[in-house]
Amino acid sequence: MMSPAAQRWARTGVAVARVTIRDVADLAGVSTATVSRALSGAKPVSPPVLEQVTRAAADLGYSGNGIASALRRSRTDTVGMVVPSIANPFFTALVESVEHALQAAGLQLFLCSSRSDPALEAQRLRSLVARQVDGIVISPAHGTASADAVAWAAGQLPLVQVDRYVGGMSSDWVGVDDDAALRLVLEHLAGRGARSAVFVSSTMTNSSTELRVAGFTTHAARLGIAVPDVLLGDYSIDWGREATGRLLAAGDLPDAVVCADDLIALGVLQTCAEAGVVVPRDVLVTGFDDIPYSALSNPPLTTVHQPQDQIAVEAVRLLSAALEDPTGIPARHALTPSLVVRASTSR
Amino acid sequence: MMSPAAQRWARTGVAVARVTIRDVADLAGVSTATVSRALSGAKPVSPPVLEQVTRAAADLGYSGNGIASALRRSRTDTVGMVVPSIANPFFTALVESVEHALQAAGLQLFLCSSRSDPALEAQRLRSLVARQVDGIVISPAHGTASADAVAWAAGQLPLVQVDRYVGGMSSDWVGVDDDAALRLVLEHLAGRGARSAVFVSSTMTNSSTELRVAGFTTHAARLGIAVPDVLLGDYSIDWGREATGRLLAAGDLPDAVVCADDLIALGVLQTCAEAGVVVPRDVLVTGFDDIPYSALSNPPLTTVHQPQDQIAVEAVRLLSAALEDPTGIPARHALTPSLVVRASTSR
DNA sequence: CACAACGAGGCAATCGATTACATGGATGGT
DNA sequence: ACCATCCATGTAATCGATTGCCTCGTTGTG
Repeated sequence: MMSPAAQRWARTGVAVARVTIRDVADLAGVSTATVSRALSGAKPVSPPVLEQVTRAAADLGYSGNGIASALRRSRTDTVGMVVPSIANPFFTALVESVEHALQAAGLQLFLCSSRSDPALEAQRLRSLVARQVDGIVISPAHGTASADAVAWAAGQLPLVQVDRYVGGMSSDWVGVDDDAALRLVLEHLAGRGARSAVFVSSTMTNSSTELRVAGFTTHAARLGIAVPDVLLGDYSIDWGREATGRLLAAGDLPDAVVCADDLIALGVLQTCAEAGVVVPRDVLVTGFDDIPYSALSNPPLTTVHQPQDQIAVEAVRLLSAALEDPTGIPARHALTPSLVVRASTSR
Repeated sequence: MMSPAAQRWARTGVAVARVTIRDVADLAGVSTATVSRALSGAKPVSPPVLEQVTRAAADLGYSGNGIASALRRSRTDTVGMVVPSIANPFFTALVESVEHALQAAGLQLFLCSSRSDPALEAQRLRSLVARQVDGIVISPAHGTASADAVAWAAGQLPLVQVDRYVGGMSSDWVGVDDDAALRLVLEHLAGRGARSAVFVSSTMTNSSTELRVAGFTTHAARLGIAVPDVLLGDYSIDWGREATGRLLAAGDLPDAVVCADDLIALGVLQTCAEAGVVVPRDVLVTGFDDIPYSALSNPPLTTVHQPQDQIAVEAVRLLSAALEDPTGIPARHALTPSLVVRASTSR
């Protein structure tokens, strides 16, 4: 049901003049300073005045002007977040965790997608800085092409990178230990008897992608696993499909296909199924991220679990610290990943 | 690579005093008014002055103060969007489409999640209004509990509802024709020989949910399909699993399980697979939304495709219109859905 | 040549809230 | 009873950009 007040609004259509602190002050018979203090609680006001003001504000439906407030306080209580894609479940999960963590700190989240385009990303960053967000959480689109814009933004306000980071600058970063993750994957595959493996990843354009390729190569070498090929495309289901098509066309499959993220792996699984290649009998497949859908694929996917809640909490902690003391020393936190073994590599 | 300027920033650490229009004016030897006009292009300035100002702004790394600008112009060029969940791929797809459509109009998106909680949703709406966004796009959490807050917000600024709408108020709305969608589903199932079907949905708390249940019931009746049960929970994979568990425990399965969204359907499919129930041989299953993962499940899911791009474009069009002329008459656009037939109801 | 018309650019008010400082009344200590 | 505190409240400056209005110089026209 709707309250009478709401009904009035609904009928009125779009607003009359917006109600300001001045109006509340006049109605309550006090100064704007007192209204401000009464509503924000910054300084104590006498009970009767508080009552007056609260009532007046409620009567007028006063909701304040955050813009004016932000201008004066030079604080927006908002942090901006820039991710390469909001369609990728890993990032949406991360966004959700970050939003949750921010809420506890009384901060709002302003979300932007860079669509993996450094130019668009730079524009988003400029826009966030112009909007005076208090800080920025970013997962950069590109390891080098994003560097200028990220470094510039980091010079304007507190900034923490998550998951990936750009080269050539120092700022806070929180992510996962990619080398350790690939070690887990390859040791598991070796244990399942794999003697050869290809890696399907994205064109090497950012830190985590590079570290995953590097980790794959070194641990494969260490374990005596042959690496017939490394295929680079982008982080998408479609690329997983295409890469699999190429492998099938090329002739005999490796013992394992290691994917740099779950979307790619889901594409791989789908194309294998279509081609009559049985996973894990004919080939082992692994992913990375542990998105919710990786448990639902056919077969369910063995993957590296990213502790995004921890990443988010830690990122917000670092950001809050930087808000308090902007001169602190940048920290880099590589969290420990874990392996989730499912049917795509067992049975 | 990083430019020298960016490197300076990166080394400097967090900003010195922020550079204002005053600094630019002083360096360029003109007034702030001229700087404003030169940079915004609001009024023409002479070529030499323009040159001076542009150079000064660049030298200082001036990026403006969007807050101050917003206060003066009472326009933020930002629209807020509130969705029940950013983990649900349907909403993320919608968000992405809306962001895309807004970009064309030169607007930024401020995204909030209500976590399907009307109280949190009301808080988000207050916050958006306080932040003076130019307009709001919302998919309300609840059909009645959200009504007050949505109506209030609609009274403050242009607002368009998407996908779902709250009862008792008139505002712009864009969504899909739920009745037509359920007609498609049930006629398809009837064609596949189904004589009984249960509906697995969310507790009836918003327009589209209600319309889907209603559509299911009427079309089932019309087609002579028995309805042994309607199970209500929430829009999640887990609820799909639990509902299936109940159906299995209750004894014999209906010919078809119709789900109110794809997440539920994915949960249903998973539990069926675990229980050795073969889809579509033993039971037909359908979803709603056509999220990307519905094509990857085991078996791939027959579902109703929502034209979210169209929904987004239309929503932004309505919003822009309301921005121009806030007194316009609310419009409701029910777009036509289509059925995507996959293996969960065929072979 | 005189005056109108115009264009560039400066001055200062303005948006709405916050807050340093000032004021005045009440309280308390000696 | 007097003076020092203290507390609630008001006054007005302030945040940074935009913009109405005015000035001044230039060009065009009768």
